[in-house]
Amino acid sequence: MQEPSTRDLILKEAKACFARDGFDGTSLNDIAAGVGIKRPSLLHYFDSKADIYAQVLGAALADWGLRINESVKSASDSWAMVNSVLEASFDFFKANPDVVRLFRREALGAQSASTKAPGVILQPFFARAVKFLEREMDAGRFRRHDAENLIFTGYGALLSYFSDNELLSDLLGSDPFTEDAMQRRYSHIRDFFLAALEP
Amino acid sequence: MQEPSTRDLILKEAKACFARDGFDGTSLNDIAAGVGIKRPSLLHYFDSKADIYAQVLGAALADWGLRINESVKSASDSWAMVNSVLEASFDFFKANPDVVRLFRREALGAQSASTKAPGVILQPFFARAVKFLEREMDAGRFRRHDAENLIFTGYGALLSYFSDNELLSDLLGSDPFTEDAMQRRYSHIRDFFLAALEP
DNA sequence: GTCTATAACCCGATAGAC
DNA sequence: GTCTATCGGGTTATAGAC
Repeated sequence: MQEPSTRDLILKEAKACFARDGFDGTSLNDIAAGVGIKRPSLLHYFDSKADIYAQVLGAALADWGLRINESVKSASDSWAMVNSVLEASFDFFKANPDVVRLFRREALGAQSASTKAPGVILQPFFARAVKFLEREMDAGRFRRHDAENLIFTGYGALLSYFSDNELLSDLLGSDPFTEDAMQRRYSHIRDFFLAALEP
Repeated sequence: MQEPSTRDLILKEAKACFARDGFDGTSLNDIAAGVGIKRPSLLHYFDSKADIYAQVLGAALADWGLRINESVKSASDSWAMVNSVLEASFDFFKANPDVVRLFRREALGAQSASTKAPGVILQPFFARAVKFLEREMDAGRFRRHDAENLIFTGYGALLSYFSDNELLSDLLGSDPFTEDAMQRRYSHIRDFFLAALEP
């Protein structure tokens, strides 16, 4: 059992803070206090607050990309592909709700100015998904839809449940993050999209 | 033609700033500069920055609520109801993208601490929609779904297109806010949800 | 590697003149 | 109703001791 390095502890605490309070809402004091060190020590490991943020966001995007590439490789046919990517994404978001909130804050407006836009990093994944869907629709295996808009709809439906959980909690009057609620959510999304794709 | 009061000009500029930069990201200087007055003059009209924010958010929610109530009243049957509420929401979000971004920032985490949670205000609308859908499903006019999750999916699909427009722009390589792109988006959402509800 | 101390800055809010 | 001036507090970042 490796004990985590101070650098890793900083990144972990920073992810939680940025997700909860946003870039402007978290101070280096907050992160340092969470790790148990003093503020100047943070800047021994990183150049600036913006640097910490860039590392956190970059690692999160890379993690998601790895999972998706794995799930794509494991799919045996067209329907398994849709199932596999949906499930891999859902499971990743469920296990990393901080990443979802972090990402959506970024999508709402660049938090740290000098960060590469996530859209640029995700563009190859998007292009590949559009290509896949259009090929399957051309072959008649999936019902015809606007492929780009179909992905946007899936994007919004998947991420919003995890990012806006306080709002959903107030609407429901109960916790949307229980194992049971999660299971119902996933079943709904899977059934909804598979039904829409049936020819 | 009434010339707008300074108070209204402040609220208008504040809405744009809060939507673009978030609560923490906008300073009273930013708002004052946009209006063309000095910072202390803002606090002649409002008690505090948090007060300005609360007024902006409250007015935005009230505007949306009015539109929805109108569209509900105008619907003649079950299918017209779904169509009417979807279209009224889409048109409102299209005309007020600032409100969408403002709202989603709030959903991501309370921006100003002492603001009433939007979920509490929206809960009656949500409860009414759940009741309507379940009645229609029980009567066999709509296909059976988990009503709560169906609304969440619609919520995410509708709002994400407007709130995350920079991300979508990078993914598409083109502007998602052109009249043509908007028309395609609305058609997709309408067809997608109507198809899902067909018995 | 971690600390103390400090520099330089911007913020929200208040007091009081006009 | 709008202004100038100011207070008190928090921010990132740096310099340098240990």
